Amino acid sequence: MINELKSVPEPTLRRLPVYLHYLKDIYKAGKSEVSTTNIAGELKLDPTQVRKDLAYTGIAGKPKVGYDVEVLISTIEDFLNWNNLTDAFLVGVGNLGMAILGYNGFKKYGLNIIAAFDNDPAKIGREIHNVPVLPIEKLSDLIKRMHIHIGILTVPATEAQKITALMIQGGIEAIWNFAPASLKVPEEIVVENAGFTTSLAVLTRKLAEKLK
Amino acid sequence: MINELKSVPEPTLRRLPVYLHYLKDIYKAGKSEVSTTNIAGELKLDPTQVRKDLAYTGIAGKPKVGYDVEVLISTIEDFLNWNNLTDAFLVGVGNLGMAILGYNGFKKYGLNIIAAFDNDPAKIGREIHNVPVLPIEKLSDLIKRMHIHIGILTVPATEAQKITALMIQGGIEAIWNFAPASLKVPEEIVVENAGFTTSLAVLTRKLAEKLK
DNA sequence: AGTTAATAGAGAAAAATTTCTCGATATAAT
DNA sequence: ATTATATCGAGAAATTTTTCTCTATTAACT
Ligand SMILES: NC(=O)c1ccc[n+]([C@@H]2O[C@H](COP(=O)([O-])OP(=O)(O)OC[C@H]3O[C@@H](n4cnc5c(N)ncnc54)[C@H](O)[C@@H]3O)[C@@H](O)[C@H]2O)c1
Ligand SMILES: NC(=O)c1ccc[n+]([C@@H]2O[C@H](COP(=O)([O-])OP(=O)(O)OC[C@H]3O[C@@H](n4cnc5c(N)ncnc54)[C@H](O)[C@@H]3O)[C@@H](O)[C@H]2O)c1
Repeated sequence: MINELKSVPEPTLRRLPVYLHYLKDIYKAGKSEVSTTNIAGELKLDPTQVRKDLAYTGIAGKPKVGYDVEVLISTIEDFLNWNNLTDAFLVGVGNLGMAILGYNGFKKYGLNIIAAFDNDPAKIGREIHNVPVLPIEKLSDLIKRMHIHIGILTVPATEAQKITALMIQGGIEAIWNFAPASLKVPEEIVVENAGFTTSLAVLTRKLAEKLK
Repeated sequence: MINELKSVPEPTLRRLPVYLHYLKDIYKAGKSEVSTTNIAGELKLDPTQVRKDLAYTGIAGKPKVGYDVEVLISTIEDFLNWNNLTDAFLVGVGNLGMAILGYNGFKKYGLNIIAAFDNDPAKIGREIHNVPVLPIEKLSDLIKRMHIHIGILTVPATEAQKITALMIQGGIEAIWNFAPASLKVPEEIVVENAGFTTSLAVLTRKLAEKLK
């Protein structure tokens, strides 16, 4: 049990990146210390909740001052494993896949997309923002040979399960799924649905409630 | 109280679109009735939870059989207001903005993007997938004149607050924010963070826990 | 040095959410 | 008709998450 990571409530996990963005902002603005009263006030949360959330990362604060912003940032990043680059493959170089490849920001979140895959001959062989597009047939084998842990899924929903199977066949550990589909995977595979539609549901329902 | 919409737990709201995708799949496959035992089994949830979630939409099921798939689909869609098209503006025609404009799917979710805005002269005046790109200076005024309720934010995080202010000035009701930034808005404005990073945090942490 | 103010952190309480239990009911089989 | 079975729906119980309360600690002020 000594080396086992405490399991964290998902709501906490959802809030940590929010704190991180705020912390980086104030760090850039020159603040070196911050209290939970402070964070909570800005983000409209309860200070105790922020303290409980931060406690999961193991950081210690000082009464009367709060936390060292720089230390807090790197503690959260460590906690999320965003300080270690993890190699990832992306499958489906369409509208969304290209946008993700074109986004430089993921390295800041520990994600290093080293290859993309597609079944469209017009796309195979090209490079999108320095990432080579390879034929889908090579996916399983390359996951295995390169020990890739994370697969990003940006194919149409109808193809999602098929590609998932290929990823699992290659030994993938985690799938970041952007397709509006519920993937069937064995127990031990981590799946996170990026869920545009989930987010949109919250928006549209709240708007409907608001407009009575 | 008679016309007031019940406020729904957010976890429920998050699961409803998941049910919807599954329901559409089995409907296409020819199934006309489905039980919560069934749904829960496929999606690895608790049947009671599925029943409680569905109860929020007001639908009634039949003992021994379950629910009528077609009715259930449209009941959930009504509940989320996805059967009524709502006009929306998008701001920030970059990698992600273009991908969203290129995605035909949002109409299925009640979202009708009728114009996009940018401050890059190279983009202004163009049409991306039949959506005109207009100068950012016109944003506030057009929101007001066209009574736009939903704004989609896909500008860099550094610009997010500025554009938010413009939207609010125009009288926007809800903002779907894709930038990694916490927007400051008045109480009554609905903000939903699409949160790539939030989703990624859940993924990377679970993976870290798994790999010990 | 003593006093005051702000805040961390721990534990208790409250609220929200999930899971369990059970009776009622519709369907199918005998 | 009777019986067996699957499932809904309501309420209770358990669990998880959030909020409250209090004490100890640190820093600034007098
Ligand atoms: N574009 C968006 O803004 C957006 C928003 C929400 C959700 N999504 C979801 O993301 C996914 C991709 O959307 P998109 O707009 O990029 O679609 P797209 O059609 O532009 O891209 C899909 C890509 O996948 C490739 N592909 C298809 N079948 C394949 C297979 N069997 N093997 C390998 N490659 C295959 C296609 O060649 C294409 O390049 C879809 O599931 C969509 O629902 C997209
Ligand atoms: N591309 C992705 O996959 C991705 C993933 C996660 C998050 N995001 C976030 O989405 C946002 C957009 O990302 P992107 O990759 O599309 O960036 P991008 O730089 O490609 O696009 C930004 C667009 O916004 C426009 N813009 C900038 N300032 C503006 C202003 N003041 N008024 C009007 N328009 C303005 C730019 O001209 C550009 O067209 C960013 O906040 C990014 O962090 C993107």
